[in-house]
Amino acid sequence: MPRPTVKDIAKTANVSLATVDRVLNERTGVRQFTIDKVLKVIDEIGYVRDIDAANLARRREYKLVFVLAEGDTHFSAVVEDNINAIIAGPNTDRVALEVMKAPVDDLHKVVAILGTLNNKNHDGVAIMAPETPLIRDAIRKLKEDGLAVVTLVSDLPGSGRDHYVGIDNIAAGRTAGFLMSNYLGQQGGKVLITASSMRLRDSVERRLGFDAYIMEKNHSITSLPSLEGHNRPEVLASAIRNALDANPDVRGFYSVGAGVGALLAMLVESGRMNDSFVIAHDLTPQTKKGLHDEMIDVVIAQNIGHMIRSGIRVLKAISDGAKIDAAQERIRIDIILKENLFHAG
Amino acid sequence: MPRPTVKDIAKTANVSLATVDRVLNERTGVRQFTIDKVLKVIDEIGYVRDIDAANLARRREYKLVFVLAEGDTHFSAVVEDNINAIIAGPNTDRVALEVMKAPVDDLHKVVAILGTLNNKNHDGVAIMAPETPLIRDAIRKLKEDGLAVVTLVSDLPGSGRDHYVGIDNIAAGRTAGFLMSNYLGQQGGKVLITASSMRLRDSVERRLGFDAYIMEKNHSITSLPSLEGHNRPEVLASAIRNALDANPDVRGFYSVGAGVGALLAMLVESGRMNDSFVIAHDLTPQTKKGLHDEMIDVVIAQNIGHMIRSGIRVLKAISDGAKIDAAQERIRIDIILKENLFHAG
DNA sequence: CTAGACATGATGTACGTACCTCATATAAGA
DNA sequence: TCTTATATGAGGTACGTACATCATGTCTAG
Repeated sequence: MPRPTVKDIAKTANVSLATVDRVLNERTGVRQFTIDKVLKVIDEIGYVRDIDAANLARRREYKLVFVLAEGDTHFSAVVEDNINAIIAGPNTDRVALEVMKAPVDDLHKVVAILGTLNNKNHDGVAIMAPETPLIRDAIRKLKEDGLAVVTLVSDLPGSGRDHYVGIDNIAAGRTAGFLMSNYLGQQGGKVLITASSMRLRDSVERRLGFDAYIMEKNHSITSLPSLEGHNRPEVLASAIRNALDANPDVRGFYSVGAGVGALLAMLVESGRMNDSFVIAHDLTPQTKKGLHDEMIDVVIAQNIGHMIRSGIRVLKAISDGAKIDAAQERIRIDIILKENLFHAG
Repeated sequence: MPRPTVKDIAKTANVSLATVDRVLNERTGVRQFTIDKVLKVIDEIGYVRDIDAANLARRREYKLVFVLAEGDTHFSAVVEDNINAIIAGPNTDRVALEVMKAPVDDLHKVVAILGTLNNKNHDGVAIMAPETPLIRDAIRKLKEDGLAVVTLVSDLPGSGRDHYVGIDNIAAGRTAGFLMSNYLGQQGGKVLITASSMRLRDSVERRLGFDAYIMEKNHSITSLPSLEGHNRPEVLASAIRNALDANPDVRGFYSVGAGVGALLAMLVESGRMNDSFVIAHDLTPQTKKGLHDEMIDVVIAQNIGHMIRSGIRVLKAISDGAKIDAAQERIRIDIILKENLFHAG
């Protein structure tokens, strides 16, 4: 038997189509008694609104924005490319996508962008940005205005965002810890950890997870203090050089954020390409090359395309007031080796 | 500007709506000249059929079947559960799902089931079955009848199926090789490989990939001949016992298919739980427990839920004659550790 | 008793597409 | 010339929903 329609509701509840419509769309002019009666029938016959037909009738277009704070040029470029690929493709799902971006060093600009968004010009926003009070407040304002908001890659808890789209970075860090520990074994050694900035929540969480695993499982490993490059390769490079001079017994490298270029350069300079274990995050042209050249052993990544599409689905669902299937939207941690690089696309 | 509609085609091509409809739906009664003219306009203005509106008008329901050859009860139960969960949920995407199953030892029954399917009663079929000529022929017949057909988990190349939905099992095997090699290191050792049946293409490919990696990268590792259990735990258990007696220097275990229960039991019996490296495939209650109890070190898996949904999307797309986004539909190899088990759901 | 507020029904149009029927124009064949 | 087949146009109904308008009913306050 086909799925029930509004007509079935009307017939079963002994009301007119107009009344059903008023209840369904929360219009005024219906007694509470009647509302309850209709809702009860809806529940009983298992009616679910045909969202496609509804969107058709409503001439709906979901207007979504991706707001990116551009930091690590490599990674955010990949994100942007993925969004643009969707924009360029045939718009088959009633979504109008847009990208807005600002340099990560100029967070006021990010906030200014968020300030221009409201429920007149948009339905939902996906935000990739560092964790600061200013940004949290801007998000809260968007929510008050009724927009759907998700955070991307790096979460901003306490901002009131509806959903976080990205991997669990603590689990990702633990996974790195497992792999590192697995390789270094009982012999152990020191591990150098590099990042672009520890103000990015994802980097912080990865390091946290890594250290937690090492603390619990392998006491022969020591992780050194994080070296930050702040998007300036030469700064990071010299920091790495100094750290290696001071710690000749470094056997592992873990890049929790950007700065892979400087790291690889220093690996070559110090002649450690072969006997070190190197873990990096996120698939970019750089890390792909590193894997291919066997300078990076493992890349921990998230499938950007999946992530973007998940963000779009989630924003649409929130706009529709629909339930989100958490299991479906959970972004998985990808472990990329040279062995499965091809299939990671 | 909104997306173009059939009316825009008609206006631009100077033909009537009826003619556009005839061209779009490949009805008869239009001169080739006119067809070309309309198609050209469609291409120029970038018209794409609104599939939602079309499905609404057509009162379409995609009738899809999942045909499962039940072998390893644990794994195929998980698959079935995932399908049933979708069936139980609200049918919001015009899909009528069905599951049909037969024991994997009785392939004639599987073929018989496939024989009952045709373009009257179904739109598409997803098949999980071993690779035999009988099954290949049955699939070819389905294709001739115009059904959409995908293979699930284990591919059947040469059957004419439209698409394979599942991980690249050779890459999965190579990944297992990497992890095993990483752990055993230069010291090396022997690796015991278990399976339920080497007639399953996925198992064969995993072993192939594993051996290829070992051959290329780590000559201190020897992989022993595959032990098959054919779904009888006691058979596999005694085979493992014999192999361990003959090879006391086994340091690694790789279960390419089912039979995890017997393997774990023998690990306990032989007192090797702690100093062996154990890799298994697919998340089942059994392997989850193994991970949790730290008897299994790594599970290589595919997200069954994603796979089922991908299968559904692909079958719908094929029925619609639409393009499939290969990148989106590629099923990724999940590497599950105790560390990220929770998030693997 | 009546004006006015409120609740409900009846009905129509629209969204973009599918599918159907009938009318008309054109060209080829007898 | 008349028939007939083929090509095209014109127009309608339907899918499930949204949204608007107008009519009618009921109850309450003055």
